[in-house]
Amino acid sequence: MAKEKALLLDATYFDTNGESRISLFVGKENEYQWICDKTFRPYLYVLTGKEEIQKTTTELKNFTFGDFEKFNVLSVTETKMQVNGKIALKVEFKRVTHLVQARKLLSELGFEKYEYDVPYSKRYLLDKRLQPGNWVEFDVLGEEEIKGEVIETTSKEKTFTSGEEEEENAAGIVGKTKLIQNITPLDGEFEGRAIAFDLETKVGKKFAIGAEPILMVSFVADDLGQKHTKYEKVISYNTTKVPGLELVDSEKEIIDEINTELNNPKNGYIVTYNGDNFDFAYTKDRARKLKVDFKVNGFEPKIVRKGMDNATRLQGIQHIDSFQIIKFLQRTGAINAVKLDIESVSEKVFGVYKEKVFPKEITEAWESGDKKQLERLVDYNLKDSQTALRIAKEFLPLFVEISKLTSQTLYETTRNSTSQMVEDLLMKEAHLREIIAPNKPKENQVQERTANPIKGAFVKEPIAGLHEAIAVLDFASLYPSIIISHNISPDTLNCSHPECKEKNSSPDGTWFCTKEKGLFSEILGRLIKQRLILKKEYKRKKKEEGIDDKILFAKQWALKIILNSAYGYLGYPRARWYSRECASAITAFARGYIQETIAKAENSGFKVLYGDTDSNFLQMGNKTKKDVEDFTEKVNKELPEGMELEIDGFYKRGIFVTKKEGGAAKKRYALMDEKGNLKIVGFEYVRRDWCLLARETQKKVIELVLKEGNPTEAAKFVQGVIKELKEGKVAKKDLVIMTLLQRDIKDYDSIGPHVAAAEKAIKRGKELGVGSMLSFIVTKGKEKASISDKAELEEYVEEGNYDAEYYLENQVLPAVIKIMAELGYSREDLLHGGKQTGLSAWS
DNA sequence: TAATTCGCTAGACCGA
DNA sequence: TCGGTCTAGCGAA
Repeated sequence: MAKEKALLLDATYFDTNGESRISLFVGKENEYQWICDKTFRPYLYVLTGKEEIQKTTTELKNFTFGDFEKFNVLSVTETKMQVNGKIALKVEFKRVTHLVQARKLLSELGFEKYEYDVPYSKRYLLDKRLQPGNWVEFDVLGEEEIKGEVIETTSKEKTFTSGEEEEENAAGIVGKTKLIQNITPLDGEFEGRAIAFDLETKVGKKFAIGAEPILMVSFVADDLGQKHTKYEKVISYNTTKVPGLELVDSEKEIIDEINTELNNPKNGYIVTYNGDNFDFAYTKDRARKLKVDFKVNGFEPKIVRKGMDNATRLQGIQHIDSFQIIKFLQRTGAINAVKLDIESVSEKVFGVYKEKVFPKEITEAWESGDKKQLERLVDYNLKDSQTALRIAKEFLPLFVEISKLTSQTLYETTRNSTSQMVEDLLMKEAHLREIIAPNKPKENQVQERTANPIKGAFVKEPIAGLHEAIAVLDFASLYPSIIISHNISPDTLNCSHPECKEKNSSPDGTWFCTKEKGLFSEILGRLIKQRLILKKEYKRKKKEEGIDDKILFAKQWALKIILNSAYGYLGYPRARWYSRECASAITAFARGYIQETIAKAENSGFKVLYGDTDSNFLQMGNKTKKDVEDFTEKVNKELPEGMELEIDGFYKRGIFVTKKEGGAAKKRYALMDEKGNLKIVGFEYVRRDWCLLARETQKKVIELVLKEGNPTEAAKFVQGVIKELKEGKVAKKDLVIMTLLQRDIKDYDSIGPHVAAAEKAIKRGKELGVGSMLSFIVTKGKEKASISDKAELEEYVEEGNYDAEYYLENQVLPAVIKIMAELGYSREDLLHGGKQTGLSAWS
């Protein structure tokens, strides 16, 4: 038996000789192979009473399953695990299809079953704690001939091209595979060749996948490890030869090139930008129409439903869709972009301007063969692939770390939700501790949980007005630290010890064990400690060695994502480990801590201006920074271990405003730090559904007020804006209001301006749907027309056609009036420049 | 198949 | 035409 090491890329299974076998795609130094582990069977758990273990075992063993093909279970084993005092029996099957058929029948027979819906290859990765994207070590037993069909790793997946369902892929790997066993995770360096590709296609009357020919394709390859082996290529046909462009004879040959490039045996990863929905489906469809094969690594790319989206899965080789990466970063707040097209992302993430070439221009350039236009198109096509690859290169280290934590492939982690990541981690840790995972909730349970929301954070109403010298304190990782300090976990909830109830009760009335660590709290405790060490080391390296260690950064970042999602997961109705009591206790503790801190601050002579969830805004008055530090230290001494109040910063000035309905507005304020940097929170300035004119005017006003202390100048500035507005001089781009179409047009009860604009655009033939970002303008329109009547998508509006009255009354004025009001300026003062006061008015 | 709740504001909608 | 209520979107934490 020989030991081998390799980088693990994929886990799937093949049915060979009537049994399902785990197959892993592994490699090193850009050479890959499939290895097969025959020692691991699909399984589920069935519960039985302590007295009936033998009886149930025999019953299960003797039962004949199957509609057509009859089969028995492979084995039934008693485990040490229990659920509600019942014993879990591990039931193994020969094939995945057997498990799928049997689990239906088991329910009908009245058995309680667990972990019956964990996909086989996922199960394998979790149980073995393997880390795709990292290395593995295994024993090689020998080689075996395989004659198998591939079955997807999840049972619900269906293949289709342009919406039509196809037969299940019957392709297989035929040949020899290494048989292995005793696989274990191993630390090693992330490596591998990645190739990005991007298609340019012809536009027809109506867009549909595969409707028109592919016109051009670009490839960019590079090594994700240390080596740099850059390779670039752009190919077209039936057009002019320009620098950087290779010509072939036909579209068919384009597909040949795609086949050749994607099947370079050195490829470990194929990168696209929205290849999940476009490039693969398109190539697949064109290949079918042209009657040529399109396979990657021996298999047709498989388009599967993943949530509300499509995903394109390849066998072995990892398809990394950089668009999915970007969407994940947007969801977790790492980036905040209005549009997620590759041009905006290039600008936002890398600060690199990328020119957009529109579909019509693409077709035109190709058809005309105009050299200038074509060169522009070649450059555009190439940059698409370059940018997609750059995104993958930049962020894959993060997903490799997530893959290590959750034991999922990069294909999965780059597409998973944070709740899925938390759940994968919990499944893995639960298995290690011999804990059976709770079942996924049934739809009625989800409904019930949803209908019963958890009380959240405490927000203190601010004191409106302009304030000087503000100290902002906040709790470090408040929710995770509460989980850890109070040992909050579904398995420590309301334990039987009276002293735990005495010592560790939440303000909510629930209590948590103080004697044994819970699943949640233990894992989170470990993660938070690791993160602290990693952060420290990252900072040290940066400071002492001048090295920006991206791997260290990615490691702590992955932990941060998981830590921050833990509370949300507990309150997520679809979670296996959903716990209303736990989530509720966390927020109850949090409300308690923040309110206590506010009270302590007031007792120490601070005026508390505001507080939200985990933060505290103190007016310093006569107090010094040292006083704030002393106060923080005092609070920390009284906090349980693991919790910490930190000083976020000191601010020279800040403003809170009154609401329209009276009272001070929460979640909106502006601060200026000691260096003069502004922090604008919640105001229109940070909201994309306000036009740029209103937002920029507001920013300028805040600047003049906070920095210069000059409301007179601010008023003058606003008057200038109003003048331009009334004179019709404001550019279209400053008046665009952006809103996301969150549902299908027909599902709206209330037709707001953006929906009305979308409706009109659809009538003109524009394709819009859920997820479309709408940019609209309120045009002059007819008198007495509603705002919706006057709303039109930007692209249909001429420069200068805008409703000045609307933009004055509903955009610019509302954005600044509340701020100016705090300085004693009325609407009239603003419009006509009446008041001439300086700082004296408010100081 | 989607992490949570709190909060603000606009504009449609609807009945008096 | 007015004012209250509801729908919708987005941001803070």
